[in-house]
Amino acid sequence: MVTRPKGTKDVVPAESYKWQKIEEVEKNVLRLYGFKEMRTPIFEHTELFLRSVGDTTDIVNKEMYTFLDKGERSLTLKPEGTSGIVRAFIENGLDNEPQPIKTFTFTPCFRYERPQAGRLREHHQCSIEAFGSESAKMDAEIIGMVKTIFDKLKFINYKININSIGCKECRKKYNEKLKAYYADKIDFMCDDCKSRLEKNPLRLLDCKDEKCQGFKKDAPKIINNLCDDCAEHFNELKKYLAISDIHFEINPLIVRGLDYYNRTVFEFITNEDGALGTICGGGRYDGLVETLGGKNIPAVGVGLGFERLISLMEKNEVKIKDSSNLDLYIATVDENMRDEVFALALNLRDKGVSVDYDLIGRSFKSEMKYANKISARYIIVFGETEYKTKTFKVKNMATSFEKEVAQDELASFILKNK
RNA sequence: GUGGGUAUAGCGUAGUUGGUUAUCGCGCCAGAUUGUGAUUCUGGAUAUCCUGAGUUCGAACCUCAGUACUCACCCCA
Repeated sequence: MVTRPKGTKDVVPAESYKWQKIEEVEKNVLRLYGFKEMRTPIFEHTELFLRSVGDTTDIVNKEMYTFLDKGERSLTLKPEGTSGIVRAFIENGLDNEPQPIKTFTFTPCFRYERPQAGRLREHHQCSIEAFGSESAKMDAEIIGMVKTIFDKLKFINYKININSIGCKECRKKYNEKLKAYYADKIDFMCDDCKSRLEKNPLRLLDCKDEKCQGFKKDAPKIINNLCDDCAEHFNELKKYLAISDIHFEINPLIVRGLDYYNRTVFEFITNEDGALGTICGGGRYDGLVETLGGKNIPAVGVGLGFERLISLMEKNEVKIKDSSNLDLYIATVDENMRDEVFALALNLRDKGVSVDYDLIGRSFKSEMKYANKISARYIIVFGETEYKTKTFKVKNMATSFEKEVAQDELASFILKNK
């Protein structure tokens, strides 16, 4: 038997309603804020990710699914959602349209990592991006949308962490401070940190190695070293989050694993134990559009992971309502009525009722069992009597309540009682 | 990339001083005097016991190798 590739998951019919429900809630909330969907290729030129995600990041260095196609082009399966959207934004001239452009996409993401709880080689996210506004209101709205989505799903087991990592200017100065602080300590730190000090000093704060923990406490904090504009922006963000009644914690240690972020960064993290960690992470990336060849247009975005959200909801027994079940099952007692059943099913479907009937020659009794098994809401029995009287006893399978309904009224009766 | 754990039917599992028709539950199929399901009862199908090699008269069980899955680190959704 051929099995699925390592680190991938199948979604089976009995589970798919969860995905559909989450997508529906996300789309509805996004619509309220004026976001429209985009769809872009699942693979891009490798160069895109080198330039956007950054060539010092783990994602680019060791986790990308990169391959040569038959024309010798180097292509890469998307490791994250933002880069492809920004590329498409520029390529389709959206930077010449009236701003802001608010958009989202549902996309699989691919990273070659060792799978574990909440971490797959293919995972899915809703990637949300807002271009053209520098205002902290936009950042606050993005965070607020995610919170609204979680509220509507009745998912509450998370905390919101925010931070600001400043702009190019304040980060340059801050990096110098950090380097100065770590200069005499680096010999005692882990190998990763030794190379981080030169390449990407911000990530020193992200190190989980035990050796390095002690030095973090007294390290200069980026939020205390922001330039005036960035500090103001961060204050604005806090103000609008407060107005939105959103509770958050400032976590000076989050710096995010992608190089394109500046100013606002944030994470929705679970308060569960275990490694599920971040459900949702994002931030501002004001320089990325320009880096990729577009105009100097600011942007802010977020990625919201499906698999982690679903497994956390399951873990916390947050129920998602399954509304994918059948409205009506038509059982047959009279073999001569099979064609009538077929025709009635077509007729009712045409009127918007989801209908099924026997397709494999079950006995009457097992038809009943089957209708129960698939959680059909109503059942009718179609026999000679019904054929003559054009009237059916409609039985509610959950309550066992029965009601006589004329054939012409069937569809409206069932739809009305949904 | 580093370290731990596990591998028995569709799913979840029992099964050691190595000898069984390999256990049980769920699910699946059928039936309980023939037009009403979920409970109950009865019967049935389904297992290369992860793969390969070895030890042994005899291996699901012991040894070695491989593979897969899983958890944690790293990183991230």
